[in-house]
Amino acid sequence: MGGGPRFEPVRAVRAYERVVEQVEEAIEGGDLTPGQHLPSERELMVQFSVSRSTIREALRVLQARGLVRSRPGDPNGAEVLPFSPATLHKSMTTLARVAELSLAELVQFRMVLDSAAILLAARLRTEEQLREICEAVEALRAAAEEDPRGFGAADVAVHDAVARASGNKLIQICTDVVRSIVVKLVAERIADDPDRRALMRRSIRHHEEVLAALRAGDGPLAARLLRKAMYDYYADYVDESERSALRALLE
Amino acid sequence: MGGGPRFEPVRAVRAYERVVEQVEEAIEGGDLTPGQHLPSERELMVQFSVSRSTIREALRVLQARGLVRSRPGDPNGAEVLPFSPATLHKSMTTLARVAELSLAELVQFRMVLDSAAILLAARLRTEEQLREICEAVEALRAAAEEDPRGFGAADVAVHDAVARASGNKLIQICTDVVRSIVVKLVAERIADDPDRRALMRRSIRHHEEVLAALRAGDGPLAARLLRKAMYDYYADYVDESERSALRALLE
DNA sequence: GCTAGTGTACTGGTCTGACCAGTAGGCTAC
DNA sequence: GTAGCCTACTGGTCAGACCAGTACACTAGC
Repeated sequence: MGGGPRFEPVRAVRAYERVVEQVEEAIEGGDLTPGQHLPSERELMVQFSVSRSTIREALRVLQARGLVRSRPGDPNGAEVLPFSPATLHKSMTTLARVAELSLAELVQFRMVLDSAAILLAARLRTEEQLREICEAVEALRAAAEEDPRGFGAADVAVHDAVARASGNKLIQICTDVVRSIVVKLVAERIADDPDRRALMRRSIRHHEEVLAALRAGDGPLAARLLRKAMYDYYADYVDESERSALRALLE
Repeated sequence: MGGGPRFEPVRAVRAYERVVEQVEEAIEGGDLTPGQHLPSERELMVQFSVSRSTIREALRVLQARGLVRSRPGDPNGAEVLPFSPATLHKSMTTLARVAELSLAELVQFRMVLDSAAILLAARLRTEEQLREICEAVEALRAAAEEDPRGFGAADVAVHDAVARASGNKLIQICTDVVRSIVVKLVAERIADDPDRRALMRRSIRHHEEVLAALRAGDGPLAARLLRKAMYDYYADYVDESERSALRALLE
């Protein structure tokens, strides 16, 4: 590539960013593990030789990234947090709002990820995990009859058990995040549905069919049934013009 | 729900959080659109009746969430940014590090999402999009012969064109984010591979096969070929014990 | 002895006021 | 008309102060 040194544009790096970087490295490098505490702000300002404002701005950034949490009065400093998908959830939620993701896109994403999860679960699940899934479906059936308000939560539990059984943490987290967004979007509309009971019955039948395929080890069938079930469940809430994009996954 | 009002736990809400909330709502509600500027910090401290420290902490949080950017000396205040997947990328990267995602999980995720993208693209693509994909593959072939260092970038361009043609922004963004993480993880190992040239040739053959299936409108075939191609490309870098999880997607 | 209450020395959250380097844009001198 | 300066801002940083709250050692009462 053409001679001469290629200079990179330098951006002024602010003091609080350097603080963020150092703490971030310490956490990702394992020098600071979840549960441990940072020094107090006044101690940090000595260690970094910056003012407390700078320290505090750095802490706000770290907190926004979900790495630490500070609590007033804590004699120790800010606590290092274990990873949680909360910030991933947050950024994906604003993505959904700001980038104007349609319900159809979100549901389509769920159809892809959840069906992949069950395909994997069908092949890789342990006996223990299968048992958990069966119990979750059982609880779903019970919820439909006894406490319809708990139906949504029970449904989430089933899908989460399947996602866990897929053996892929990333799939598990992403299905969780997107699911909660979708659920939130359609929650009120479903609650108002006059045929809510019929919907629940059909949903349970679908879950049982998928479970049967899962037990039989037929991953592709389970995945196909799940996509179909999800389509049936959400199609009514999706704009007519976008429904074809969902049907493209039904083969 | 047994009688009596159900009180929700109140968490002390800090001043800067209220500022963040209000600005966030204004942005998500469309009152503030990308390109517009917030009032200056000193003006904001009057409007919110808080001190500048509080305003600044709020701005740091908003900045960490990728919603605004402030530039020293700007006579206007902080600029409202258009959405970018940067923060999603950031949180997923720390997820990969802190939650200890293995390369296998990341590749598996790519196999799922990219194959879903091409399945959708096969059915929903426009002629224009098909042309873009063909051109990207053509550029890939050229890169392999003329400028091997550009091969990686050309490969990215192909996958991105396919993701765009899927018609699902969420798929597009997620494939992009995860791809860049995977690429970074294996970059040096691939660069050191003595058989790099052979790898590129095989990769091009795979791309062409997938493209042929895409042109023929055979989405499932294209998806299957893509998963196989991706498996072949990455299998060597994945721990032996985890390879079976990847093979579970090859049916 | 042990417990219940008090004190105290911290913590984080917020405020005030100040300084600096830098930008933008009007103004002036040419 | 233009090139240069000047001023009035901006954000970044610092210093020092106060408050409400927590944790923990200490003390008074049993």
